[in-house]
Amino acid sequence: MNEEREVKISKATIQRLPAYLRCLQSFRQQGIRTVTSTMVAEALGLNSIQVRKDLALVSSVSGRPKTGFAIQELIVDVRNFLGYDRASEAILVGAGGLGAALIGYTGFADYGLHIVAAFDSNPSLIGRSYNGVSILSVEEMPAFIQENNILMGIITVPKGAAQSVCDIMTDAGVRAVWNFAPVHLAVPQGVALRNEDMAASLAVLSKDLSRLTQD
Amino acid sequence: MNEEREVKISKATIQRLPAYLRCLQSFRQQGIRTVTSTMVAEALGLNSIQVRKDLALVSSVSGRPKTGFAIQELIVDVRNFLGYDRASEAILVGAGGLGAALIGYTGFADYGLHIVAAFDSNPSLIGRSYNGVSILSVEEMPAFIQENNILMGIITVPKGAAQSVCDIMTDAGVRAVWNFAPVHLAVPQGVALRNEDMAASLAVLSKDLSRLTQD
DNA sequence: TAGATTGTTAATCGATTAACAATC
DNA sequence: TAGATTGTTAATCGATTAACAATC
Repeated sequence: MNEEREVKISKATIQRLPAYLRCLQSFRQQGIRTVTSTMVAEALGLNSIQVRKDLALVSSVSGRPKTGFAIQELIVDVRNFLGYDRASEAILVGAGGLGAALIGYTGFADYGLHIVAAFDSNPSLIGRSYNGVSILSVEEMPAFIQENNILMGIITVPKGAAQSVCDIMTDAGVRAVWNFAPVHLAVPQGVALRNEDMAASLAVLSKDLSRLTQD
Repeated sequence: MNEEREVKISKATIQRLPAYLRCLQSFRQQGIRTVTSTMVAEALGLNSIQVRKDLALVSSVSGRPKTGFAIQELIVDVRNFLGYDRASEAILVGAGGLGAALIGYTGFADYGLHIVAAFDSNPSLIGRSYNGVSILSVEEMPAFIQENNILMGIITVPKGAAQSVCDIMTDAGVRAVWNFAPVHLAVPQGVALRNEDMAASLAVLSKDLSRLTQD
């Protein structure tokens, strides 16, 4: 158990937590009140010891031997750890296909992520709005970031433009960059970066597939 | 070096290869003819020993001490390893925002991935076509998979529908499922699965951000 | 030649899995 | 009580990093 202490929790564990949360919420919806590591592990196809250790890191109370965790309490703890109730504002740059899809995705609100504005350089997109999010000119981006204290930027521009958009963002004060363009971005020290590399995902899936079909 | 031998290459290495390839291609475009592990490592912010080991696994020839690898040859080897020149056909289910964006993304062709048909249950989408890919009724999906020997399915439906779509796909013969819906899917033995879990990515980025801003 | 880079073997690091006493 | 599950400590596993002789 932890008491708001920032014990170091591995990246691997952090990545699993959203899946645990979805699992817990689905159990709760089924009317289940109490949950064990084994139940979660089985639902997700994971090792139960791993789940047990992960949950111990984020739960505010010890699980009870034999019965496990009070599901509602655990949900609160995981959500709290992930910061889903502390809204964070992000901007998105590149309102093309993928950008528009992300703006339109209502699920981000569940994760405490609010896209408050989008930017594009295409005049025919500027002025439109998707899902209540208006598309502004990229030229307005630095001022917007500064005025609204935006800490996170989502990049969905073509690869050629990604690094320069990234530079402008981070210069203006963005401290976390979520990059969907297929390029490796360089960010200054002190800025968090996450590359959503579809090609990397696909490579792993393809290799798994060829192992399955060729052996 | 390897000679079409299926030495076991770790998932971690496979995931890095697409980034190496992009890097190599960018060097080549700059007119560079020969490349060392150090150059790639620096460009991508990785450890050079790691890059050296990774490249050794996929290169068909040994690198030459002092000069490194012939860039063109290495590109061919990496592409070959990743199967980018062996076209693989996939179908996509769920032609909403994200689905439409993926259909419209022309970059997949670079990775040897061709989305040959899309399916949806929404009558107002059926019959349309994006980017030359026509949207058919989900009911036609099993027959399409069987008739065209489709091995890969991309799921971009709302989470409630994902598992049933997945079941139908795999029953019809799909052997690799690329899931973008925010649910954990269960697939039969012998089917490869890759969950594109945006919440997991965001969780890691958010935690990195909060470490940066709160310490 | 001298020195940078290679492939490979060894050491380190971190994450996963196993073992086990405590407990509800 | 008996037995399943907990938290925690130890063992294993795999991936990353270091070390080094070979070589262009």
